[in-house]
Amino acid sequence: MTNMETRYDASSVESKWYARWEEAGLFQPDPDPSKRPFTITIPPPNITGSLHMGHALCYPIQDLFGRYQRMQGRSVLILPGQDHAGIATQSVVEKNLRKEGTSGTQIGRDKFVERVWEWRKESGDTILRQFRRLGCAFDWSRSRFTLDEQYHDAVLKVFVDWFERGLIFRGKRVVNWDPILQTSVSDIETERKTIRGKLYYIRYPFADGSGSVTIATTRPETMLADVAVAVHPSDKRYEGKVGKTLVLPLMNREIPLLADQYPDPAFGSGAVKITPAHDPNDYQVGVRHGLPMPVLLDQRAKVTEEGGAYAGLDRYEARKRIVADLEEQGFLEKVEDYDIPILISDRSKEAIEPLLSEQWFCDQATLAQPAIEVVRQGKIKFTPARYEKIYTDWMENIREWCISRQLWWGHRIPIYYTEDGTPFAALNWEDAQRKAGDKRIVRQDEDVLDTWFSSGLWPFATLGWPEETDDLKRFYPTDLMVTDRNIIYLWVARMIMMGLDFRGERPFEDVFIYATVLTEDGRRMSKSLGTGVDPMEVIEKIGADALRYTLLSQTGSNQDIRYSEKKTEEARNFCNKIWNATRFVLMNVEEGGHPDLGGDALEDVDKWLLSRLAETEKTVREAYESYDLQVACQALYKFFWSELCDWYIEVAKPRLTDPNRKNVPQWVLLGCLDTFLRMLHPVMPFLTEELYSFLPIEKQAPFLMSTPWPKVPATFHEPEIEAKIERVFEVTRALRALRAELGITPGQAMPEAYLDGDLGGAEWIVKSQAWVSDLKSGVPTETHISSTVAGVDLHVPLGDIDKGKEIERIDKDKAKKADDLSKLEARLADAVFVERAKPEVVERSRHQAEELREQIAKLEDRRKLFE
RNA sequence: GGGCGAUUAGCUCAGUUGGUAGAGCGCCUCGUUUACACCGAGGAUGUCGGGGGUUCGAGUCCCUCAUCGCCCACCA
Repeated sequence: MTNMETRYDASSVESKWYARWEEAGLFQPDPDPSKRPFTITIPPPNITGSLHMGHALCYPIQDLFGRYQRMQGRSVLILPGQDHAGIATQSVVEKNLRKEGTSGTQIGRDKFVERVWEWRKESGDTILRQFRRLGCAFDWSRSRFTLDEQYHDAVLKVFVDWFERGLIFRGKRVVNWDPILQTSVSDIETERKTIRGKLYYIRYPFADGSGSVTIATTRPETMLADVAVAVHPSDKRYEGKVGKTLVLPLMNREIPLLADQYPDPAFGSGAVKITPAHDPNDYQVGVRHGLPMPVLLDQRAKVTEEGGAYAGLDRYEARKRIVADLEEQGFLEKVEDYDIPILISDRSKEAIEPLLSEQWFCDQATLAQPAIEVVRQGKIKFTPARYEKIYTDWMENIREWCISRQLWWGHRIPIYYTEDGTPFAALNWEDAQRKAGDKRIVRQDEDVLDTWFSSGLWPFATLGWPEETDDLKRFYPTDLMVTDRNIIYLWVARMIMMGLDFRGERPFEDVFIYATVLTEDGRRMSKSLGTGVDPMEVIEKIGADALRYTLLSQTGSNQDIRYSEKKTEEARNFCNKIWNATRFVLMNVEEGGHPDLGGDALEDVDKWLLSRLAETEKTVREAYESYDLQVACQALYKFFWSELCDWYIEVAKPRLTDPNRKNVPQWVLLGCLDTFLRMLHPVMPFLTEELYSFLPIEKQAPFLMSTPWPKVPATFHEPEIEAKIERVFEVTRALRALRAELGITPGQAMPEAYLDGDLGGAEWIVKSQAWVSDLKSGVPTETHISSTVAGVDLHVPLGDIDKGKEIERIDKDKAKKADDLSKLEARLADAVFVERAKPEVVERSRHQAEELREQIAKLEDRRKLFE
């Protein structure tokens, strides 16, 4: 295998393995019934385009856990799929149609839906291809789409069931209306923003001519639909005036001045205009007082007939005209600058128009109770744990969920109406007719369901529900849900409520919330801002493994991670290092040979590496189990680069050329490499699989992917030997430093050096690693420079040396040590410390102080040599 | 207005149960002894955001302030 390139070329390696794994059927769960299943249903990506950097983190995380659990002997199912994403998809297709000079309304509902299905085909394929590039071992044979026929059955069943239990009902409410997409959206699909605006003070005169009341509003245009003015009953300013009639300016309509708890006397004039159809608070006032509720704005936020002379104008245009007219007619008292809080629709980024309309709602309060309990009892655990509180806080204050959307793309609401408008929820028209009895069903509701209504069924609808399939029995409840914090309410909460309600069991055991991927300077990655980085381009450059490592190695409990090209280079370098170290090992093992330990004994340095391997395995395994990928990656990196490459391989080199000594290091290297590749496999599936296939080891499995997690014998753990070898390395480093000081270049051997102390027979390591031709013991008689480390003195006889510089070095060293010593002595002199600190801490401090005193004394002696 | 998170070396971040601060990158000096220059050896760099408290001892626990970020919230 010595014909390996000196550089790792990810693209040639990565392209071949995915297909091989798939052909070998490794993406399907092991049918062996004795194997405990491990299930993830992936968050189905929207079919709106291609994957972004967040996806390049989210899905590899799931792939990682799947690969890890497979190695742990579980029967792993990672079920992929896609979400029809009602609003998002419909707006993308709308946009495409507009480019063609047509629109949804022009081509009609059926044609439009046909177009969306076409779009789904191409966009869906793109995403599936990208998952493969990322190395995700998902079971494509079980892939689901939220509009599949069977999935639709699940949606119908849930809807009808909830309707009949009274959990779904129709209601007239002021909802968040998106005037661009022309549909209602739920509260959590909006975001709050403050914009610079104006506060208008308008005078409403009394009908009897006895003065006026001034109201303040940020939305003067809605006054056209005012039905009252309200003041707080305790407000002295309006004592005796409540109940009188006002004349609405511009409209010359008479409206009452009434008292209600809602107005805050401290704000403005204390009087509030009431527009029930366009403000949730005003609506409540309207209900309390039985007021009429004229709708002033239509679905595109244009003024309706209710607006009289202003009918047909856009809401902002109407505002301008009305303000001008009010001013002209003397009703406008003043205008102030004001920061207005407004709602923005997540999808269209347009200002939401609160609009009174009839919608379908779901009462989540009763469903929420068991969903709160299951988390409180720890049956569903959030990682990081703080999200549990975020979840329960929201659940405890849960509100009605508006589930109807005025769209065409989605699950059409299975409500059928009779001639007199009575609604029946049914699986289909016939079923509805049966339920309606004598009355004739004449139409189905035009609206579709909120996308999250169907997404909420994901963990069990994907497994075949409502049929009691084998998959459902075997794989539900699932084990892990990996998602980002933005959809805890939208999605995670719904899955828990729906899973509990329809399956009587939690949908998953663990929820892992991963970090948001930001740009290098901490900004949100966004296509429209041009700050996004395309993961596929990064893969082209450095490979999927390196991209995975870049993101996964930053995944711990942190909320945000910053993506930067620098970090991808680090990951790429790591891949290259692994490639080359493996190449080195293979060059040192005979072709086709399986190194056999025979009767050869391990040196301490061999035991040291095996002990480090044991420690690393434990760390990595525990980190994978606790979702701390940062720790796992760090441990793998450190073991491989610092310990295996920087030390062990270098130390092993002389033995590898010695036919009588090479067996041991060969055996150790191959064994460690095998174990290391397995541990790293969940992070870097391609590179590890490729290198594993080169290893000349016995009983080699056809795929690394299907090998078990490595068992490192407990006897490998040898702390004393670790300490001993690390001391040897420390001495080596000190001698190298002396080399550098003497100006001996790394390419030259150091002629001689003295080591005064005991390294337990490991002196040969110092000799070879500091490259000393002659390493003697004891102290030289001629002038020398020295260094004390780890209880050992090192001396190097001098050639020519700058004495002043050496004195300087000694003084600097001494000053540092004296400083440390004085701190320690101060502490030890403190009776309270000696009395109260733990005995081992006191003992250690004494020991350290003693060592420092010795070292300082030695430095003083050495200084004399140069005076 | 409430809640959460962050603030540690020039940059990006680690720091387990409190015991005198670490990594990678970058920087400086050397450099090819069996892999790797996407490399190796050596080196420099920190009043751990400010202030107070608990403690023999605080980056680590408590209080407070500041800055940044995120989430939640019906003030016209």
